[in-house]
Amino acid sequence: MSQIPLDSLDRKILDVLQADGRASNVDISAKVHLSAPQCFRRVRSLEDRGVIRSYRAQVQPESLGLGAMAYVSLNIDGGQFGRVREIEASIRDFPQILECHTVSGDYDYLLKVVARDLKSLSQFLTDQLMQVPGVDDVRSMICMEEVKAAAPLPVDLGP
Amino acid sequence: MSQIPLDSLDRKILDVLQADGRASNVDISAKVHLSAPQCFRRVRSLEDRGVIRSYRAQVQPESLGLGAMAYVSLNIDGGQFGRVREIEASIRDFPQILECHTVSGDYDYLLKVVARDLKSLSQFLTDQLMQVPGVDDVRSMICMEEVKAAAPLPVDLGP
DNA sequence: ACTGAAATCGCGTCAAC
DNA sequence: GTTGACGCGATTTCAGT
Repeated sequence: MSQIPLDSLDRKILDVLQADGRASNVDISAKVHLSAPQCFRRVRSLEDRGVIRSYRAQVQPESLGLGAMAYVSLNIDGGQFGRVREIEASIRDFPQILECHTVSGDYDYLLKVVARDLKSLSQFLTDQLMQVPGVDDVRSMICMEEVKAAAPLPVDLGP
Repeated sequence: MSQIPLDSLDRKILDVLQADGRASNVDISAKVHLSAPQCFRRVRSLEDRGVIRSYRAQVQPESLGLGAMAYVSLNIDGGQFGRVREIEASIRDFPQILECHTVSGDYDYLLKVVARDLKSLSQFLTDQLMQVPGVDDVRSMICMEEVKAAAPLPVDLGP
């Protein structure tokens, strides 16, 4: 985790690599107006410092037969707070659950879930997620239209 | 968009490229037990068919000074349904908004938002998002702990 | 026709200036 | 910080099945 703040060249590099994670080093160096070895050193430094966590192919869910997506909120049964870490481990183990955060507000957790279709989504929630001891009050918000999808992080949000 | 269903080799390739978007062709071919040209042809076909949407570097938000994240729900003011597409365009234009779906349930839209800190998140919601004509009932769920982060899509969820 | 082998060409990468 | 060199990998062509 870098304490070193990122300068504008680092940010440009991140911008390029968020737009195209397979951009070649010469591509990046051209776009940020840097020599190739310079650029290479910066990219590696960004990787080493953990600024770049990983590179990932973005796969279209439908092509994998994943036609349903939902945000699911859940609470922990008040009597089961001692089991919180176990519940979280269960959540991590379900491949259908893509993301999970604890959140402020009315719910304890918010999850992003995919499934083949609405039926199998419902089955997953009922037969698997709700069966985890301590899980309570499962509510789902089915995703209908994708208005904005997985935008890259803004590299220079004004102060 | 392919009607052609993906076979198990395609799925393995997607698995590898979701885990490492910069995996070299020879790496992939070794892992899926395919000759390099074969593997290459399949990867390109997956790209051409839109199965692989893009490649992306995953950047740690904190290193960009983005210390706050929230899921934000909002409704459209009943009198302003005619402006829905304009509102959606506004949503797409905010770089702080990373994702947006229309959802079933109590809310019309669910957004994923990042900001420098809680203060600037609150400012963004109040001074920008709530100012969009037609936007109503903005509620935020601040992300606290990240229990599971951006898992790759499961390539073979049982039927 | 489809697969794998070989050949080329460009890029990533390092070392020296 | 830049230039140059080396070696590997991506990509195409071709021959064999």
